This record gives sequence, structure tokens and C-alpha cells, in this order.
Amino acid sequence: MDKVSTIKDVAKLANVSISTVSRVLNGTTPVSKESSDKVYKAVEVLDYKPNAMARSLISKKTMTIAVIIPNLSNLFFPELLRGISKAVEKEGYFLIICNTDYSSEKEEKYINQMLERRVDGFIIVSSSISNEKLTQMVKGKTSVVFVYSYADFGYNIMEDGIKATYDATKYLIHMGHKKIACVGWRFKGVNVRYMGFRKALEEFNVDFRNEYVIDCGYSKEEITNNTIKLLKMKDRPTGIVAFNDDTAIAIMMAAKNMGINIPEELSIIGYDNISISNILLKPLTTISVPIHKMGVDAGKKIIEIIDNGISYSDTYREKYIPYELIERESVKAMDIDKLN
Amino acid sequence: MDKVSTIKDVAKLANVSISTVSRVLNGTTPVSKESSDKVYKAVEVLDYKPNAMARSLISKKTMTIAVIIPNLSNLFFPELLRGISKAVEKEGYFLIICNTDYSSEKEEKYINQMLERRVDGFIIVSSSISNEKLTQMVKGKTSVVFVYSYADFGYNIMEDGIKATYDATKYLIHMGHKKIACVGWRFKGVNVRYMGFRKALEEFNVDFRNEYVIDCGYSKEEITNNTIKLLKMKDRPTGIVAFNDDTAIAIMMAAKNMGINIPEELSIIGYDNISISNILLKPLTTISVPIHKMGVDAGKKIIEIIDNGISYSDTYREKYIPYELIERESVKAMDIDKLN
DNA sequence: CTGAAAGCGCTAACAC
DNA sequence: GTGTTAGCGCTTTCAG
Repeated sequence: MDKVSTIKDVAKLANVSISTVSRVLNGTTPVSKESSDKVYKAVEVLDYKPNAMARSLISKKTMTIAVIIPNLSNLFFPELLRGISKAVEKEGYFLIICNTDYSSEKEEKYINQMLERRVDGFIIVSSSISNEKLTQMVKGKTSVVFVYSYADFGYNIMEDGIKATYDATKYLIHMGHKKIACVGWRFKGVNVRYMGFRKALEEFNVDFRNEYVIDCGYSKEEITNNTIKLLKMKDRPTGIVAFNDDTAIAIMMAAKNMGINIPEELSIIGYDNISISNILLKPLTTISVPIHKMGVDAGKKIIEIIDNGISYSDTYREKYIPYELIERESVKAMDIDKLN
Repeated sequence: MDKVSTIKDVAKLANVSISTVSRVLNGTTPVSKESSDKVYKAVEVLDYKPNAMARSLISKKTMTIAVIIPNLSNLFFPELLRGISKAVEKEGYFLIICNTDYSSEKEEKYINQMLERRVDGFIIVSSSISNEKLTQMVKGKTSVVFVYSYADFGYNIMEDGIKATYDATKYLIHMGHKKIACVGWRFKGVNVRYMGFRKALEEFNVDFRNEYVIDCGYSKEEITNNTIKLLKMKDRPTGIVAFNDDTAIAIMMAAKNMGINIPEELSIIGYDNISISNILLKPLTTISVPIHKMGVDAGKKIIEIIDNGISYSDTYREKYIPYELIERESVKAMDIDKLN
């Protein structure tokens, strides 16, 4: 590899001091045309590129934002990323992506490494770190925006998850379903979706059955295996509330492979409305969340926080993002005679 | 924001010199237990995190790899990213993602900025920069791996695009189609897919019709509009070769909205086999490319190049990646009577 | 307008 | 073992 040239090389070739080089390159102080011409020529000849790290060391700005995100397979995340990326690039910031695989150890590790890199800010998505730890790690130390993370400080973006899942469940109930299962996660983080599910069952007097609660985490494989078990029950559910579309899709595939028709024999409602949910084998009825917009919001917000040095040290939560239930084809109304 | 502490603060608090601090933190030289204990305690108290930039300035290593990628909407790219990310994280590297929106200006800008940041290497995906420019910009200056980019130097990863598209087109021909269109891009970069399409038509003596060539770039909107036009033709094609699955999906949707059934009235073959292609409204017949594996390969390779200082300055192209045609449900065999 | 010099936070000789 | 010193590549006073 060719040796990269430094400001010194440029200065030497242009026959000026390094401060002059710095000045013409940054336009900080007026410089004679003669000098600046010489500098530009030298820069050209040497293909000089200022070292951003040396610069950052002084300016204390890295123009980079760390995105801590649990995975890239669930399309929700790339879509969010797209929004973040769009908002942030416009302002000249760059994104470093840290994939945690839903592991809190990895998440901690990455946050610390990003802190060492002195990134200007963080966007932490679906954090799986405990609140106390999170507080200790980042509160007051850097700018941060949370998305789907239940921190008790900082700026948080998400919709009302309890209500949304409540609505999804209610929808199934109103469609005449009595045997309703949920598939997702139960014990990870604050489980608003599970809470919403329970709430709806309770409120509408639908039997809650523990064997209809599938707590399987986020891996496709686990979801599939557990769903198969669920659908093999003698008394299987007629409707499933999936805690996200990614899960709903896995359930659909499992059902398809078992020869169970959707929605005739099994209704499914998802959550997220990821872009592909309407072009599936059976277009998915789901809770639609403005994913891309959330990304853009998160991106804009983190920059605002960085630029204005706002510190949302105390609890602050954006008003919940609006969501909406989209009816497509994956849920069927139960026959009247089956209603009782 | 709290002031972040430096090695100096630690040294002062621990009552040792900064070199001692550095030594215990890096384990470079033995240090007395007494000193190291004091240092650790001070680090703890001050919550000291070494400044990675200062460190990089000396070590000339940033442990970061820039990924230049045209967009995040086509699922091909997130899937590739996932592979890259997986391979690279294992070795302690981080990814900085640069979204070019298929714009060569943006691409140039980002490459230069990443050069300024002294990233250890680049993975450039689907570059839209000319070969000369690319050579001038990066050749000999940094480590780089290309994916789907037709550079005449460096390490390149891709499959034999001409042959693959030839196979896709041949498949349609063998299924009895005589009126075959292609939808994709024609003039961007080296257009191997278009070449493969033409080659098959020619070889099997199928009429080539210029109005069946839809050169519409990558935007969903353009694809949709152009497809509608194509399908409104009095003498519309019975089969379409889409240059990627993302395009195939847009075509499917357009057809659906026009009330045209797939595959009964229109056959479509895609390219990429992105993960959702088999759970679509109509599972897509497509050319399957090992996307995730390509990502992993790219990640492994760039690290190998960085670590060993290998410089693929001269033309070097990995043996083409294997691909395979996956038959699903989006292509129909034409009736015998229509064969002539 | 321009150069010399200090210093960003750290590592790596170099002495003791 | 440990402290002092010289940079890494750059920006920014401070003189002139």
C-alpha cells in the first residue's frame, strides 16, 4: 500500500507551514491566493486526505452515530435502519452498526467499544440490557435515543405496545375466535405485547390457557418448532396473535407445511407491518407501525440532541407513535355456530 | 454531559505515570501488582475508557471496515450485510455503512470520507463508479473487496451473471414461452444480465423485441409504471425475466393490481432468491445466489487482505460463485397449442 | 497574512 | 518496574 501523505508532506511540497495548509483546507483564516494555490496543487499531487481521527481528537466530534440493533434478519430492523440512515446522512453523520444478536453481553460490549470510539451519539434499538445497567453505562455520558427500549431516562420512541396488542387480540375476539394463542416472547424485557394480549382476553372474558402461550424468543427455528407443537395439540387454537410479523411469517410457513390453511383453519394477526407483509402467500393482517418514519425520527432526534447538547437525563418519552390495524387476508370471521 | 476522563486523570488519581497506566491497560510490559491495582481502581472510579482515536492515530488501525452499498430496501443488501457483519464482528471489526442510493457522486463522496477516516478496508457492493475512477480512488491505497462490481483489479465476488441470466431465460423458453420480456436495467455498469438475456434469445431463435426490454433502474415506482405499460401492450409478453427478485416482486404486485394472474397469464422468473421469495403471493421461480455466504466470504476476505497486507492490485477475480435455478410457482409451461 | 509552538489522548522507545 | 520524552496528524493560540 502506498504511504499516505500527511499535512507535513503537503506543507513541505507547497513550501509553506503546516498551519497555512490547515488554514486553506479549513478556510479558518484568510490566506494569500499565492499560498493557497500552492497548497491546493500539493494536495492534488500528493492526493492528500486529512486524517479524520487526528481532527476528531481535537474537535471532539466524530460525526458518527452508533446504532445498537438486535439483528438484521427481521426485516423490521433494516427498514428502521433505512430511515435512520436517511435522516442522519443528510446531516453528514455516519452510522456504525452493532449487531447484538439479542445478547445483552454483546450489547454491553458494543456500547463500551462505541464509547471508546467517542461516537457522538447512540440509537439503541430493542435493548436487552437492564435499566440500571443502561443508566450506569450511558446516562449523562453520551447522547442517546432509544427505540423500543424501556429506559427510564432519555428520549424514547415507540408506540403504545400494550394497547396495540390489546387491539390485535380484540380484533381476533371480535372475529369470533375463542381459542386464541400468542407466539412471541414473554420474559425478555418489559413485555408490553404479552400484557396487551392478556388484558384483552381478560376484558372480553376469553379463556386464558397457559399452553396457548408460546414463549420462544426470536429465532426462526424455535418459532417453527414451537408452532408445530402448538398446532399439533388436539385442541388447537383457531387464532394466533404473533408478537411481530417476522414471527407471523414463520407461523404461516409452519402451518403451510403442516397442510393447515390460512385463514380457513387458522387465523393469524401480526405486528409491525413490515413491507413484505402484504405480498405474502396470504397477505397478513397486522398492526401497522410507521417503521421508516420511526427511523427518520430517531435519526433526526439524535442529531438534535447532539447538536444542541440537550440532555434528556430525566425520564422523557415521546408521545406514543400512532399505529393502526390493517385488515388483510390472514384472519377469518368464525362461523356463527362455532361462536358458542 | 460529564467530562470524560483521560489517561492523565487516571495516572493522577492512581499516583503513577501515564505510561504505567498504559502498560497495565495493554499488558505490554510487566507492572507491579501494587501499581496495577491502583490503576484498576482509578479506572473504575473514573469510569475511564481509552480513547480509540488517539490509539488509532498511533497504531494506524481503526478496526473498521466501510461497506459501500447502493440501498437497503432491496432485501438482497440487508442479507448480504448480515453475512458481512457476521464474519467481520467475529474478528473484532466494525462496519460503517454508506448508503449510495445508486448515485456515483454519493459513492465517490463516501469513499473519500472513509479514506479520510482511515478505515482499514472497504467492501464495495454494486459500484456505479467507472473503472478508471475506481482505480484512481482506491487502487493501492487501501484494502478492498468488490461484490458485484466490475473492477479490473482487486478481489471480486459474484457469480457468472451472463450464464445465470442465460439460464433463466432459457428456462422460460423451454417452458414454451415465445414472447419474453426483461425488466431491469440496461445501461448501468457492465450489464451482464442483459447480455445473458440476449444471448439466450439469440441461441434459441426467439424473437427479440425492443419494446420488451424495460430499462427502468431500481426504483419501485419506475418498475411499476414501466411494467404497467408493458402489460398494457396489445401483444404483451407471456414471460418476464426480472433482473432481480426485488423487481420481480414489484412486477407481481403490478400484475396483481391489473388483475393478471401469475403464472396462468404471466410467468415471471427472478434473480437472487432473497429470503422472502418463497413466501410470496406466488412463490417465485428464481436464480438462487448464496447471498449470506457471499457476505461472509466478503467479510473474511477483507480481513485476510487487511491482516496479511495482501494486495490484489492486479486483476484477480474469485472463481465465480455457484448459483442455481429454483423452480417454484411463478412460471407456467405454455400449452402445446400455443407453442407455435 | 504566516510560522512556531502547544496540545488533543495515547503508545513506545529510552533512560534510570 | 517505572517515569520522562517524543511523537501519531492535526488545529489553534500566539507572536510577528
